[in-house]
Amino acid sequence: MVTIADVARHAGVSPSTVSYVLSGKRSISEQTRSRVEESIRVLGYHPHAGARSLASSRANVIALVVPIRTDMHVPILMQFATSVVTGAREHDHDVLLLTNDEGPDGLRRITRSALVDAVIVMDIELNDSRVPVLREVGLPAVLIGFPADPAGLTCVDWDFVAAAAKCVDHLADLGHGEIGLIAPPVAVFDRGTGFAQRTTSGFESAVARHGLKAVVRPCDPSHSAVRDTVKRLFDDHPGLTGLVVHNEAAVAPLLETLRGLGRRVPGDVSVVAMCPEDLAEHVSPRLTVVPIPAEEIGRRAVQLVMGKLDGADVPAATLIDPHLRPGESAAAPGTATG
Amino acid sequence: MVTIADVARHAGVSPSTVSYVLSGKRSISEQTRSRVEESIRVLGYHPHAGARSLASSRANVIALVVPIRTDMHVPILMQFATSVVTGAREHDHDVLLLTNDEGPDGLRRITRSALVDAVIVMDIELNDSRVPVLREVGLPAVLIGFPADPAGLTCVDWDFVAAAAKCVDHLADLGHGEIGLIAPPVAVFDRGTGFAQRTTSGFESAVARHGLKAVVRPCDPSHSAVRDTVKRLFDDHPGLTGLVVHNEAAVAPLLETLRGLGRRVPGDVSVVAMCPEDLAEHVSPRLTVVPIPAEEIGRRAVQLVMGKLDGADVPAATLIDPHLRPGESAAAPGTATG
DNA sequence: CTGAAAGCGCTAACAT
DNA sequence: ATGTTAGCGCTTTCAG
Repeated sequence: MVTIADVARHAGVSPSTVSYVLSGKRSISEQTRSRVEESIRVLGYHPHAGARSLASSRANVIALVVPIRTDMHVPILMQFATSVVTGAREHDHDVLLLTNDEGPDGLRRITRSALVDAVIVMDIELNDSRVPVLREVGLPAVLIGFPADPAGLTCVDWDFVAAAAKCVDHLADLGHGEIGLIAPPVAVFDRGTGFAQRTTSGFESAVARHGLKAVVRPCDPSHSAVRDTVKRLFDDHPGLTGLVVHNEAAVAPLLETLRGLGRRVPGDVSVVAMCPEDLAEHVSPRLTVVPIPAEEIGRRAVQLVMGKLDGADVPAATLIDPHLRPGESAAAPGTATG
Repeated sequence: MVTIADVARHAGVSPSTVSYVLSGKRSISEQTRSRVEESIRVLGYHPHAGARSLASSRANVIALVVPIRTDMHVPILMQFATSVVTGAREHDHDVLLLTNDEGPDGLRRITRSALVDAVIVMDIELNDSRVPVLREVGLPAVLIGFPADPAGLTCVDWDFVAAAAKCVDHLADLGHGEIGLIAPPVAVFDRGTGFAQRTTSGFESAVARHGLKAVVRPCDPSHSAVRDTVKRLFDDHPGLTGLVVHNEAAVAPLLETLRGLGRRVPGDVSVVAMCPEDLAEHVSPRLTVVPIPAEEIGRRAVQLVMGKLDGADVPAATLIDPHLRPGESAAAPGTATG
């Protein structure tokens, strides 16, 4: 293995000089710097991560804790994970992947062993067992989602309330008078992740503001569940002309079911989805969508975590603004379809 | 931070004894062992990962290199990743997540800095630029997929040839005489990952063995591309009664298209899919499927990597056997549908 | 069966 | 602007 001493010898300087060239923590003459850099290049030197971590108490690694549930939309999760890795690399950090099945103890182990400098924890529940551990270990942490009591923590999330409101606003502006929300499965509500509730409340207050008639229906991810939900929805509410969908798995089956029922989109019923942008593009008609910006959330989480590591003050709560991207699935009620 | 010296003091032994209790590398009296273990518990001691890595040249971390392409089926990737994490934890290792966008240099950096002890590299292409690096650094590595020249490397993959053959066998056994293969997008073939080719060749040789008429059609993942492909397929081959699908994104649109064309499944056309099991279950009718065992591949990869780390001889090539799981989408041609 | 002590490679005072 | 050196916390000889 090539060590810092090898580089120092090769460049004719002391080890500390090499270290300082690498860290930039003190000024080095242009002469020396370039000589050292050349030696590093020639020898293919990379600092030993363990030694560096031991000496500096900085591992330059952050942990990413991901859920392994099946009721999460996996592509979102993956998009998020890759954006965290990419972001971390830009700050010269690596990412340790942790799944949830080790539970709170995993967090304890990781932090106590100084394997990582900070953690990003996804899929926070209202009453999350990891939150106490996070407070206890005092490690810089960024949570994706909000626990019931976020005091002293740094949280990021999409603004689900505003996102749902954007959907309702759009339908109301188009002139719809009675709309429905296809919500996540009841299991998601029960789990207490909060976001399903926030979407619902955003939906409901927007609906009230516009004076619309409205109905909310959670929906399981299977094709048949979607079909049943939609059929019953129209049986119960024949006047329904607009649908907001916040349920990735339901998007495609929903469109198919509407087609099967002979309801044109957007001629007979308008659809606005809260889902990843690519999902909205791969169906026909192309959906009007308020895209879930997984990548942006990941980037922001990394920014915040790096800020904390640098000792900067970071906002306790970051809500990412939703924006609506028009597609071809929402129009004024009664519009003829081509 | 709690150090090994703290534990030693608390238990009234020397640091090395604590170390040996932890590693099991020499025999310890039951007395001492339990006293030390108690101290570890009481103090909440976790060895400093960096120090351990420095002293032992073992980081107890493996790297997982994942692709970030969009043409891969993400849930498979995620299933694989989580099974690697779970498996690694069972061997007391953690997993560092690397994306491909750092390229071969990322591998070099990771290994030279002793951040990880071994790597698992996914989505190997026939002519993969990472393979030379792997040979160069001499780090224990396990590849998912086979490069053109796998000499000296350890590779694992699903047996795509056998999987395709299983599908054909099933259709042939049911009495079908003319079948088609909906293959991955051409881009996947062009990329040279090999698996698309292997499926095709498995399909074709099985077809020849059974003396069937057959046609192969790559297919882009969009809904409309699937529709066009299927329509043209039946226009060109009116006698077609069986379809093998090796294209996750095409599964749902395919079934919908068939429904739209008025072809019952399996009454008019039988469908056998090579895809993750849960995808096959969430459509109707429930698909007859040769499931892609992402989780098993992940487990095997970890086993192999751990074997290599232990200095064991491991097989250079591991092909995981496919098995067919009957569903409701394949039957004898002409069967009435309920 | 257990201790003492020499590093592992690096960083960060402390010197100059 | 650069060099010297004392650890960081652990593993692993070498001793007993």
